[in-house]
Amino acid sequence: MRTYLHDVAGETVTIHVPQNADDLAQFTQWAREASRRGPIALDTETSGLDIFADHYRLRTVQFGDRSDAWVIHWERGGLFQSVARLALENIRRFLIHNAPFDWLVLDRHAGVSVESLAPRTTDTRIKATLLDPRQPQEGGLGTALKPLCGYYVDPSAPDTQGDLTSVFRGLGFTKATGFARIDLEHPTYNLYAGLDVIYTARLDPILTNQLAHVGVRDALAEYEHELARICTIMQRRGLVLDEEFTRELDATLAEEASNYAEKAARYGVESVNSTRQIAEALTGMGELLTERTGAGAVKVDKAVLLALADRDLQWQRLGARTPNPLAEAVLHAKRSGKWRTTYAQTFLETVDADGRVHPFINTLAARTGRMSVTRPAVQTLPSSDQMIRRCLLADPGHVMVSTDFQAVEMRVLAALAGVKRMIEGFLAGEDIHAFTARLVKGDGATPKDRKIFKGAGFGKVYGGGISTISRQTGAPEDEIARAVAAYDRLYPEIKRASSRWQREARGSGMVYISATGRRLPLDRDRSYAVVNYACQSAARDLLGQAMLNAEEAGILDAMRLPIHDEILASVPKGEAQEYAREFERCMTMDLYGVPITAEAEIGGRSWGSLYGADF
DNA sequence: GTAATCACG
DNA sequence: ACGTACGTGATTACT
Repeated sequence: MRTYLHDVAGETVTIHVPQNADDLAQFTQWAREASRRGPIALDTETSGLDIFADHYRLRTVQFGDRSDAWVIHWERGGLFQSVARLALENIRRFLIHNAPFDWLVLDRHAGVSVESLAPRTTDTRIKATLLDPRQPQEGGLGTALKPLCGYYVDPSAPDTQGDLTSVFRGLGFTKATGFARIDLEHPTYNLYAGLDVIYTARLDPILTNQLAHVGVRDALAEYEHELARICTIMQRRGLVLDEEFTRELDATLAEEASNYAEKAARYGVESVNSTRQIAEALTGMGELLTERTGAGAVKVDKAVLLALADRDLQWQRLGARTPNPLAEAVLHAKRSGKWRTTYAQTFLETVDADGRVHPFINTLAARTGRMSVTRPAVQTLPSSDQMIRRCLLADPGHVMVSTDFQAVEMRVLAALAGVKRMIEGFLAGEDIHAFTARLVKGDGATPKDRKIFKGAGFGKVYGGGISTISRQTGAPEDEIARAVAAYDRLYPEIKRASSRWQREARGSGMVYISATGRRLPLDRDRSYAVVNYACQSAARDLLGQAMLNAEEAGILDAMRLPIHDEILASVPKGEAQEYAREFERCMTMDLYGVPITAEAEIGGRSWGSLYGADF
């Protein structure tokens, strides 16, 4: 047995690294007794983050409590694996920091399923996020193990990830290659692998006390654990990639980007992504660039370039001026380049041997609790054109079904703020923006009026001002000003709720408590954002509830992605109607007397089929 | 590492 | 006192 001693919060802890059968027998004995005393912290070290890649390796599995850690070298095979697997199967409760990652690793590489592990897991990252969801950039601690332990467990806790990166460099590895190549017996590697479970074991009871202290209900944490499990199962399934189509698209976009970059080069722009070069060249052509960025640089974003190219925000010809050929070339080159590198190439880089991509779903990403999806970021694929979504397919014999909540944030606003006339509109089954336009303008209200009041409504939810709403909608400021004034007269409860929520937050450490008991810290200088936080957060929890409903209804296997107000699913072609109705049922609910409704759309084999012509 | 930009709800 | 568009992820240029 190799052992390492370390000081954690003034106490000496021991990291055990079994080397032979006797050592492993000691581990089994310890695990049996420790599991009787309480939960066991669990972690893994692997070759990297690409769990679904061919060459991926599980290297060690670590178990620990507050004073002892055991680093089991899974990679050595044989008895090491059988002993670790036995522990994974028999330990009653686990503590894991960021459990979805380890669940997937152990599911795929240790033969212990997500379904078996998840019900026995407490995720300390979920608890920490419920305590304070802010990321470090927003003034929070963040939810990485290191800063949490530095704050709650031991101020002298080492930066195990960061220090390991230095070790990797010293050995001639990079951060990316080090985890795969470092010697399994390296002392620092084993010490830190062990320390992480000891810190997790010590962090959990502290977080539990803190959550109880600020009054977060256990039920909220349990709900988040269920969602984490469901989303991990979705990630394990992944989506089929049309590899042939994607490769062709990659080539087409590459050629398009290169052609337009060549055109831009004729005007002296060497790199179409350099705003400085573009601004200089355009100025040299006699264009007047008046807009500035926050930091004071000349602004040459898409909106500026579209105007110079005589196009509206949908790229339609305006006929207002002679199109500037450089602006035109840069717009096209940048779009092709971005769509290629951010989407097509990431699909090809992340696809597994079975032709599927497995995007990471972070169930608690935003301050409001909203989920995010990364690698690839499939929540943000272009929707103006179907070509990128066309790369992703339903399973063989399946079609895509997308079910959306209808105007969910407006319904949530009506429910939470008790907006009387808005609730009447929803109860009457009205399109809320057309309803508002009619209340103000009478039966003669036009689709253009609807658009104006839709803008005013979003302005209310987001906290926007007249000039911003005007810019976003393209409508003149005086018209927007009148619409916003009418909005306030019609729905006075919104302003009152905003003031009330801001006052309540000021009285409790600048934290607004959401409808589901979520703690949402407000920034002192923009407390108006509370209206958005309240709506966005409650809408997220309605989607979460819909996902739990879907599992209950037996259609978890069909779910593929959560997209804020939408559930994307792959369903057997012959039963698409039945599945569509079932998803609508799962997403239909009542929020304080306001109906929350959903509408399913049945597509073809590709996701792109829901965005234009059918495939 | 920061700023700018652009993709989504 | 007044008014403020909200929330993400990813890439590229540049210091």
